[in-house]
Amino acid sequence: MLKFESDNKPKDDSVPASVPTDDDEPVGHRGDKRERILDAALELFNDRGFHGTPMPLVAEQAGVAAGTIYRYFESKEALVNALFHYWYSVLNRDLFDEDWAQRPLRERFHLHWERLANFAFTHPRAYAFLNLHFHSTYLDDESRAEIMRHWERGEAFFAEASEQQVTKNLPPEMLMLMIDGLFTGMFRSHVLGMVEMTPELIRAGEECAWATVRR
Amino acid sequence: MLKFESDNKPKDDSVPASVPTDDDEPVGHRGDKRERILDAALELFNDRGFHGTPMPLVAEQAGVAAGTIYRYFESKEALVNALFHYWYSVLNRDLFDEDWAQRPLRERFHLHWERLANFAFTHPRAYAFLNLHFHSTYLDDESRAEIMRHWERGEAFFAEASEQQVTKNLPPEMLMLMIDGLFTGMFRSHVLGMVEMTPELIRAGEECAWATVRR
DNA sequence: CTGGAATGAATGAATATTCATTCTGTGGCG
DNA sequence: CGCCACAGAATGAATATTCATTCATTCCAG
Repeated sequence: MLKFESDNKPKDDSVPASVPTDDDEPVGHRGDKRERILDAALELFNDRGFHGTPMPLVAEQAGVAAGTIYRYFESKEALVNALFHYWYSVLNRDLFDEDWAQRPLRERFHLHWERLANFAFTHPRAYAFLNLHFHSTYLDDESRAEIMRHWERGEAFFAEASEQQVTKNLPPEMLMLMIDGLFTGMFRSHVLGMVEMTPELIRAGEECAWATVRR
Repeated sequence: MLKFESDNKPKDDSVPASVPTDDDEPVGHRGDKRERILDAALELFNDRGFHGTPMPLVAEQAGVAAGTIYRYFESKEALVNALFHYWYSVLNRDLFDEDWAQRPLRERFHLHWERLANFAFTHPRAYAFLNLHFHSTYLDDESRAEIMRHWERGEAFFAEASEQQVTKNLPPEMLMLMIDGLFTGMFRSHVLGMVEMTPELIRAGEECAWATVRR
């Protein structure tokens, strides 16, 4: 029986080696330093917040000299945004594809729940990071665009469901955010070590979520 | 028809004038400076985070000199904690009383939802603040104790409901956090300006929430 | 007058960022 | 094979800010 770990064993939220150095970064390097920096930042920003983590600490955790970070990222802000934008785009890619868009409503809901769970529980720190920082003032346009992409799909789904009277007669945005919060609650019960998450529980969570919105 | 404001008109999250200066603060003062400082901090910490807000800015927003803050609070940390502990204790007082504890389960759920909504929508910044900061490293024992008080009641409720087979057969902690997230989602839909919250919608939210957990 | 309250410039500790220097690996050449 | 430039990568001490906190001074109510 597959189950996810809830303790502090290494979680796989590391940036896959294949991440294209986003664009104009130094070209000739073959090392994994960029990834190690992103990784360290992910963990530290989660634990201590953006303004609460000094760059030298990120450097130390990444096993890199302070100055090195600036070979890969313009600034501290560029670093959070690279992190945010990268993980959010992964999430969006994971959640939505052409196939998904043309399934029936209930199946879309199911698929979305499953995929979201898959993302959140295999990249717990990344998911926590996105949740914690989506409201921050230092996000740039690219990051915000990624949030928009996500929300537009969610709203469209619930608008459609509302029209077809599949879901309760409530503002779609409210339904969307309630489901999002519901999921985050489930996620938290796992991350806080209160519940050992299993595929069965995730499935049960989906039943709860559907009961929340169905007419 | 009562409705809550979602725009930027002044919200009433100010600390009531009667707040007893928590304990050992300077005694003889009659001014409202302490409250103005707490107020300014509440808003700024919400918008820019704890480490993201300089004390001089808090002072400016409070209409007070920088040094004055230190007549009322030992340090910046003491300030967040005063804020956190104060509002959390108000929340706890609002939610739970002797009467509440001996109502039937479903009624307790209803009352809790209503009271929580009342707190959150009359003190939106305070509620957002508590949500945003409950996980922070700089909370002191007193603040954490307030969190515990809250969670113990929640867990007890869902444990009892689970025993009596009123709710789904799932870990009580998971149910509790899902409901909490659900509420937060509803709250957010209002705060983000997507939904104009009304007592009817709040009631509808409760139905959703109950559908989530009932067997 | 006087003592507590308030002020805000000054202090010192952090912290983001820079940059002169060192390292490393690659390829040409004797 | 060994040696030698050389370029890009990495370093980390130094710099320039920013910021929490202090405290000598001023204000003001009684």
